[in-house]
Amino acid sequence: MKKNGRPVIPRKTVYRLSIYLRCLARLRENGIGTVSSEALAKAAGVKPTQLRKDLACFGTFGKRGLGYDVNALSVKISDELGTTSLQPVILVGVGNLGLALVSYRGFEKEGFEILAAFDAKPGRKRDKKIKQPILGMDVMPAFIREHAVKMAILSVPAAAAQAVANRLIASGVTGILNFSPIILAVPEDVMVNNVNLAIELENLSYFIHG
Amino acid sequence: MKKNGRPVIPRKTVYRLSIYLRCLARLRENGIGTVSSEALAKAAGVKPTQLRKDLACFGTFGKRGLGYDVNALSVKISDELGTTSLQPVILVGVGNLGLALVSYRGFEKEGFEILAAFDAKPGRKRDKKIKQPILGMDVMPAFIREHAVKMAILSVPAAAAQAVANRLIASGVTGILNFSPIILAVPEDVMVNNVNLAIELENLSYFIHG
DNA sequence: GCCTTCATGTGAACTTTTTCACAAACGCTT
DNA sequence: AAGCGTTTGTGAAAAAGTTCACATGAAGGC
Repeated sequence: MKKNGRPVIPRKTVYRLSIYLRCLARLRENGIGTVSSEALAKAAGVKPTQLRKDLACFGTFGKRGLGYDVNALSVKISDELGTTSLQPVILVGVGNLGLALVSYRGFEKEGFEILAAFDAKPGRKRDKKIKQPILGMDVMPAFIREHAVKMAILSVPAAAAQAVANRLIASGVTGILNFSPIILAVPEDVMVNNVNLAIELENLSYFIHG
Repeated sequence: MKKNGRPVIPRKTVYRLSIYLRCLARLRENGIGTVSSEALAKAAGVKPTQLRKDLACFGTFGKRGLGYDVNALSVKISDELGTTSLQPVILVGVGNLGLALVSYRGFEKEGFEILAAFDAKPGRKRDKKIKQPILGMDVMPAFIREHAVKMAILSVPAAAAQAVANRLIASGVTGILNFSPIILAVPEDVMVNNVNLAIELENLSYFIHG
């Protein structure tokens, strides 16, 4: 379970850790100081044993017969996920969806800051509504290097996605949150998370109609 | 692999079928009539054997030594997923994100039509920009029943999410695409797909730094 | 008509992920 | 300080998902 000193945490577990973190935050807001694996698991939509297994990947924090300290566990998970510091992110492709994402307050609350947005046609009227600058694609590589940006949100049309991804990667980006409806071909040291809303709906549709 | 006549397709496979469908559509646009599992798998970002296993869930369509007919396979997958007819959907919660989703052209291209949007405070200025009506929450149950809506996109603030979900379910909705950052408690005949953008970013962040 | 080449379909092996079952530990009460 | 109820941590079992290996079928050349 370990590799050169650091524990190896499975991808799915990392995903769930993020969920636990949000549940813990809500518990804390409600002034709850201690929580059992059963209660937390229920809030996160998983089974208690799974929650415990997930936590076991990187330590033991609970008190038997009592449960987990909400604050301590939050800190430990945050620490493990590396969400303690604000992460710089850029967004490429300011269409309908891109504009919404830039405006979305959800990111900054969770430790991410969209520094700037880039578009093939910057300087349209919609630019005024948001606090971030909307810049042209030509200055993107320099910006990425200057601000040491490692992550990008990609919301350009399908036809442009691969080319833009290539430029991002060449400039030093190693993580892409991809909203365009194609699978990007990338080197293996680059990670892509795909979000495709139409597919999510299609998925729902299949299982509810059976 | 079968259950009362219909084949049982694993959740992950259904997800990938949606991806294959989009890859096939692109091949067709490029005038390609036949494709091998190797080529299609590469476009979809999976291994050829997995593609073949996925297809094997509901039939055999390929010609050995040749590959798959792009059109025929598209039709078969569409058929299986039930994406041949336009599906009515509603959206609840017209904030930043909700507004963008309503405007998003991606859905209608893929077989979904957002009939209407609902918000606790309808009739604000932004309403004019979109073609769908933005209605009050009070008329939502009647609308759902009248149009036989089975799916809803939920983009309300966290604090309201569970209550709104309950109302949706009570009115007949059985599939929810949930953008709010909490796990909904629902009856087991209701399906929820969660999309949490902050978690996706956090996930990326872990793997590119860790 | 036969042989070669290619690519599918699939049972078996393997890997990953989830769930189970239960011992060990903690706090509280008596 | 000993017993009791509770809840964690974890090895083992089960389930789910992926990959392998190869037999089988199809098309085209000789």
